[in-house]
Amino acid sequence: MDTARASQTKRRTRIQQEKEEAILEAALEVFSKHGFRGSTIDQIAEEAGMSKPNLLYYFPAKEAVHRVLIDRILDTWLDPLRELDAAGDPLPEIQSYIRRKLEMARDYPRESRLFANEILQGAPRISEELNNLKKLVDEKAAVINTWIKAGKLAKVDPYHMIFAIWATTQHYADFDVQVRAVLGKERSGDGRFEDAARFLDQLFVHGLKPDAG
Amino acid sequence: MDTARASQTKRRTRIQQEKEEAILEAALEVFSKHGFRGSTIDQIAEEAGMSKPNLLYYFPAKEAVHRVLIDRILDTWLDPLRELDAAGDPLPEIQSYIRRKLEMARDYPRESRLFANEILQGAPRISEELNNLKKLVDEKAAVINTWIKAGKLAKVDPYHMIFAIWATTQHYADFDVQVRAVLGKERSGDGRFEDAARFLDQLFVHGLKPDAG
DNA sequence: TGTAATCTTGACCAAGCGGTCAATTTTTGA
DNA sequence: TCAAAAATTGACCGCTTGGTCAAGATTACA
Repeated sequence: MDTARASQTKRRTRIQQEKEEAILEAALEVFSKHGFRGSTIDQIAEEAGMSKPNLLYYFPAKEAVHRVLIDRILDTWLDPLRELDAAGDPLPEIQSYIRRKLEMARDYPRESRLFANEILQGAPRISEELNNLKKLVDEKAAVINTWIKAGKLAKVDPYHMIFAIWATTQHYADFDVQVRAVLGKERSGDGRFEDAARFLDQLFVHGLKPDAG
Repeated sequence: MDTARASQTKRRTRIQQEKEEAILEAALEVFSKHGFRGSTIDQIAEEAGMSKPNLLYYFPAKEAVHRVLIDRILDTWLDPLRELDAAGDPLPEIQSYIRRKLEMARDYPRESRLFANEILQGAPRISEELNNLKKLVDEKAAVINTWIKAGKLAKVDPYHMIFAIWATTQHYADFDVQVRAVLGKERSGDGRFEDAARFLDQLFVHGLKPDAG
């Protein structure tokens, strides 16, 4: 118990700190590319520049590495939603939420894909964490409902609205190969995120019907 | 060559026809649940009610089964987009495209997840098929652009519009566990698809800004 | 009915995998 | 400086996996 707490809250040595970080970084790279079952400890160890037994000196098992990653990711992944401010102006709040989510898809695609992989497989390793997720969404859905009641937003189901935001933004990380294949080489540069941001702004505020003026 | 063609175009025996179909159905079930690497031939054979060597009597390798599935899926998956009619009314055309895609997510979630799995892993087994995908999207993007030029649709990037439709609809199949976890048990019934349809209709036509009247 | 073609599977193999262990090297700190 | 603690790894183990093979069961058809 004592050692367990110590190793959780405070790394003991400099080497331990560095190596655990290197392993997690390598595991993120490998897991996000091949999924949990498709990744091997040897691959991760090689990516981290160490031997397999050495990796297992820091983490008791392959799954332990994965769990730490998932926990971290889910946490940072929800930060943008946490920032949704009930006191702010509804439409701008939602627009900036979308922008932040899109920036995360751009800057942390590996994290997005690792998480997507987990959900796609039925989330066998994170049924618990999904509860926290629900709690946060319930909370923010209530906020959105007050906005709607105040006539500051169209009457929509806040849950499906959040799903739509998640889906449209994470799509650019999770389905990156498809997006690039469809856009073609010329349009696969960084500009695609700005185009996406522009489109999503229009979609979520005004929809697709022609501008009435 | 001769035998190869014969087995592709016309099944030789009744048993062959039935067993190959049973294998593909079983493989769809298993692959969509565990991904390619996470699935074993034994699992698929058991699901299909036969022995592993028997399965390998009909398909030369695990990957061959997967390839046939992917080919079929990609084809039926694009049918709704093919139906997008340049001669129709823009908004209703798009609305019914969204509805059809949502119905596919509801009725064929395994197919959606299998495909998502493949793309997520970087589409190692289908770089070729992505070309056909691009061709079709280019074609339909041109149609959408004529609609925009005619003033019948807001000025948006047709590619990102199509991405948004794919993302929001397939989300209900690919991220099903997450959707159910967030909605809670009470709202995880079939009704969620009707709610989603209603929301997406509002979103894609009018956006989220309060109804002006 | 009989026999050739088709179908089926238990037993097996080699490779890959997660994880262990004992032995060695490196680092730490008095 | 030097011994204890921490870090590192080659060799290894048992299990799973994709795929083969030979031998037997079933089916098709003349």
